[in-house]
Amino acid sequence: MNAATKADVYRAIADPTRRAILDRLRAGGAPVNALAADFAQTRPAISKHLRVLKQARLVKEQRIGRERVYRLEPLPLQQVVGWLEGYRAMWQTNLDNLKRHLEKK
Amino acid sequence: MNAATKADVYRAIADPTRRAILDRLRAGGAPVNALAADFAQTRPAISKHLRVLKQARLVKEQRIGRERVYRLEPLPLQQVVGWLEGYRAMWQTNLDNLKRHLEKK
DNA sequence: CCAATAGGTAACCGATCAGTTACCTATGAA
DNA sequence: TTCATAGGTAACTGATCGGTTACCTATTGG
Repeated sequence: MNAATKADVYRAIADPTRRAILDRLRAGGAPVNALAADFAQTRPAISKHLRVLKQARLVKEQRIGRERVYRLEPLPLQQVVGWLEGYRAMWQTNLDNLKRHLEKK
Repeated sequence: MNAATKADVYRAIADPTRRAILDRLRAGGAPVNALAADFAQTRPAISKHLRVLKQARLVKEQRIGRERVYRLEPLPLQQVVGWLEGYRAMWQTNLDNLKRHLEKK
C-alpha cells in the first residue's frame, strides 16, 4: 500500500468503529485503554484503529508518563466537506423537485 | 455481509474510482460502457462499482433499450454531511487558534 | 432471422481488512 | 529494586476488496 493510500481520509472514516472513536474524542482526549473499554474491543484492535487515524492525521498522540493520550485533529475532514460541497446544489434541486411534485397533486 | 453494511454510504465513497464515477455522473447520466471507457477499467469492474453505488442508493439505473443509463442520486450523501456537521465548530476553533498563534509572533 | 452490441455475473486472484492472542518495552508505584 | 500497568506490535485468521477472464442473456439493426 502506498503512502497516499495509507493517509487517505476516506479510508479512515469508512470504518464505523473509527468514526465512533472520532466522535468520542470530540468530548476530549483519551488514553487507549479508556477507548478500548468504551468500545468493547481489545486494546490491540483500538491501537490499530488509532494508527490508521494517525496516518490520516485525524488524531495526534501526546505521551504523558506511560499513557498516550489521543486527541482529535479534525482538519483533514475538510477534504471530505470540500468534495461534498459540489453535491449540495444537486440534492437541493432534488428536494425542490420532490416538493414541486408533491404540491402538484 | 449484512444488508446495513452493504448499503453503507461511507463504504461506497471510500473507493476513489467510485467517487470519480459519482463526480462524472454529476455532468449527466451515462451507460456502463461509456464509464468503462472514461475510467480505463474493464466493464465488469465498473459494473461492480455501480452495484455498490446502487446498494447505497447513490445511483439509480434506467433501462433504455439494451442500454442501462446510470444517474446520480446524491441524497444519501447528506448522511455524511450530517456527521461532519459536528466537527465544523471544532476545526473552526483550530483555525482560530492557528491564526492567533501566527498573529502573536 | 441472425449477427452485433450492451451489460450482468460467476469464478478466481492477490491484497487488504478487522479482529484476535501472545509477547515485548517503558514507565510508575510500593 | 521490583512488580504492576500502559500500550505498541508481530503473527495469524477468516472475510472482504478491487480487479480480471470467461460466459451468459437480452435487445437491436441489417
